[in-house]
Amino acid sequence: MAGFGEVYRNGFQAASVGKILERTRVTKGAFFHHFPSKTAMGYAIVEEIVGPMISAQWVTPLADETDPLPAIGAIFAGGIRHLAKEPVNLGCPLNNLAQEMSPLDEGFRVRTEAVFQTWRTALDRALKRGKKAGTVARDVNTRDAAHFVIAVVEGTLSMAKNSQDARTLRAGLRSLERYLDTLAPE
Amino acid sequence: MAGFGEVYRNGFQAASVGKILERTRVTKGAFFHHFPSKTAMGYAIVEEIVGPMISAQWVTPLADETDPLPAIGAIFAGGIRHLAKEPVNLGCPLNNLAQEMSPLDEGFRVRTEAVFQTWRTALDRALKRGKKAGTVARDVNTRDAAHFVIAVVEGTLSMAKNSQDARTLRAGLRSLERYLDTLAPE
Amino acid sequence: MAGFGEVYRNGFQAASVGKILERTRVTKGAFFHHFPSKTAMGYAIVEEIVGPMISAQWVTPLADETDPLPAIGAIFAGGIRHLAKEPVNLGCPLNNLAQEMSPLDEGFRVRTEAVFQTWRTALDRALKRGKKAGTVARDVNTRDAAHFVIAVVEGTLSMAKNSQDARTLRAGLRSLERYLDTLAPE
Amino acid sequence: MAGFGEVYRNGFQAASVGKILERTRVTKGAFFHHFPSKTAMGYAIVEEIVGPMISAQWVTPLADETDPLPAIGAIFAGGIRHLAKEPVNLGCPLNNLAQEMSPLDEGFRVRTEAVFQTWRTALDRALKRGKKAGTVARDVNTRDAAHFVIAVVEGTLSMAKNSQDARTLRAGLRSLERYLDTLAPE
DNA sequence: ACTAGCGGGACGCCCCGTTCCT
DNA sequence: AGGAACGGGGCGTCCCGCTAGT
Repeated sequence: MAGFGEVYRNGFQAASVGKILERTRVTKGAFFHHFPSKTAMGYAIVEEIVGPMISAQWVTPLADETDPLPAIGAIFAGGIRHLAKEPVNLGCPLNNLAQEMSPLDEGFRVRTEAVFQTWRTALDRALKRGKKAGTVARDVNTRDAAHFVIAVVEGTLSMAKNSQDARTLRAGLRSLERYLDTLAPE
Repeated sequence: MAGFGEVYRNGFQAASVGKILERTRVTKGAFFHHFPSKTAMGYAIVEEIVGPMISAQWVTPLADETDPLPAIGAIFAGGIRHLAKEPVNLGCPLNNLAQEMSPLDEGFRVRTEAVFQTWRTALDRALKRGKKAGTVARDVNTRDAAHFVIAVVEGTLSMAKNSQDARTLRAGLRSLERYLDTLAPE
Repeated sequence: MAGFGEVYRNGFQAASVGKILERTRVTKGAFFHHFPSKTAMGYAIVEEIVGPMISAQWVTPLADETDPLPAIGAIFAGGIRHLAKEPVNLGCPLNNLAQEMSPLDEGFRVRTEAVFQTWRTALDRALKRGKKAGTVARDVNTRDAAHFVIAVVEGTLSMAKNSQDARTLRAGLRSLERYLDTLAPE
Repeated sequence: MAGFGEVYRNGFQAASVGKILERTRVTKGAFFHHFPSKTAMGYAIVEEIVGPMISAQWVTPLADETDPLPAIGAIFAGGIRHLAKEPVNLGCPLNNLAQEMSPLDEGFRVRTEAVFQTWRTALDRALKRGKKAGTVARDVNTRDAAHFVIAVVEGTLSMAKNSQDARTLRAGLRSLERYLDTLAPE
């Protein structure tokens, strides 16, 4: 669905169905045959595009990881490199939608929260695996740490979206790595 | 300006001038006499309401602080208690506006960025003061740490806005405190 | 398009889309589906209504005329009779639009000028034909005369619109005929 | 009154009181203290600015003229030279106001008509004087001729305003002179 | 089953001429 | 005389239904 681009650029509410249609050469009849409403399209974007994005970037790579600390840093570093290539930094599509729509529409909140949930679970499990493998310190609260990693990632992306300065991203990466070090054994 | 409430609840674009008018019993004439446009009202909200909020919460309390690590934790804890009282958690007004508007309107980006800047500066100076006073470790990069604290705060508030679960806030506080501990000497 | 009436009566700028809608029982959705803007409707009025009006009155009747001088007088006389029937004299729709809009919008100027151009050309050709047929004097500058006839017609209609006195029209007709006589041979 | 310029450029209805105020550094209080309404200012423009303009250009110079035919041509030629200096040709202020407002507001119609009346009278008297002095043919209907001269002048200015081409003005002048010749004795 | 695109009308922001209070 | 307040109206956009046709 190319409507994703319009929503990513303008936000969900500001993205007009008309604009999406003319960019995609789909007609109104076809659009509203497929989606009962604009909101339904938004839900589909969360479930079929944004959710899979997060899975591909964070869930799959960590699925069997036994040394999660460096892996997490590497994933974030990779995401930063990706973002830095774009002419403007539009932030995280998941968080953008979540921040805009979750107070206004419970359907959005539930669906974005489900994506965050799978993300958190993937981190939690990887950190637990790390504990077993001895790559993560025993006293780490893996649930809190999973929360924290996501908060740091989203917080950093938010700050960088606003500053439009790639140094913000690199400073965030350095600090995340420093934090991850404190989770290592010894 | 009570229009702040409408913007805080719905986002800037979704906040209709008409709704603001009927909630505040201000007439259209009066409104557009004061502000040349809705956008100008948005700028005023950033400069005259949101900016001072951040100053009151983060800049003033840290202005002469020589032991910043516990102070930062206490401010965040205070903010969390404040938020937890509300029936719904609408997140940080500054970050809400910044995330929604900064890619769409450079005027918003510049103004929100200026607020973040004063916030960052306040943290940086407090941490430097801590170094001198021996309450912060010598090897801390205070600039990175200031960035990080703000990213953690905003990331945590974002997550909590989406989960609508007070435990998210408390988990974030615990992790922030754990992180701040790593900045202490020894 | 019945919006023509509203524009003819009030001028283009003063003609409100809302009024046109309620007089024609067309809805806004339908209107703006057809025309991207009020201005586009104005262009359509010039091209599809006013232009054909001038063609029907001046271009077609003169198309094969070999004795143009009495024909021109007769056309003007016919137009005057037509105008005199109306309760108020609103002048020439073409000139009204041209005078109001041409300094404000180049699109209007170009389109009205094109209509004047076809009008002028029709007169010029008819006068040239008259020269060949011996019904128009050899030394007449047909281009200037075509200009002049239109200027007289529009000037007379303007004066009559302002005086709201049918005698103004008849005086104009008499003078035009006297002028046309001076273009005859001998 | 500098509001004249705004009205001349944009038409009366499109000329906003606000714009006039900011161009003239007059305040709203002062404006509405002086004029009960925008319409009253329009009337004042006709009576105090446009009327005197016509008087200065057409009435005074013809007041004692005994050879009016060349004088009329010279006045029009002078007016054309004046107009040709301007970057854009905005037509005749009197006719602009008359055409726009006379169907909408009887007060405008009456006032502009009064100006046309004094203009017509000045021409009529000059032509009568010419008859007595032998500079104008005996059989000329001076009333019709006065009407006609004004119609030609306004028609020509209208055409030139729309074509934005100085040649339109010169062609009009040539034709007017040719017409005036036909009013001479012999 | 799907497409096409006109139609619908509520609402968007803003600008207008004017009044009113100081 | 100053200028804040007034509120109706300006045009245009929005998301979506609907009827017809493929």
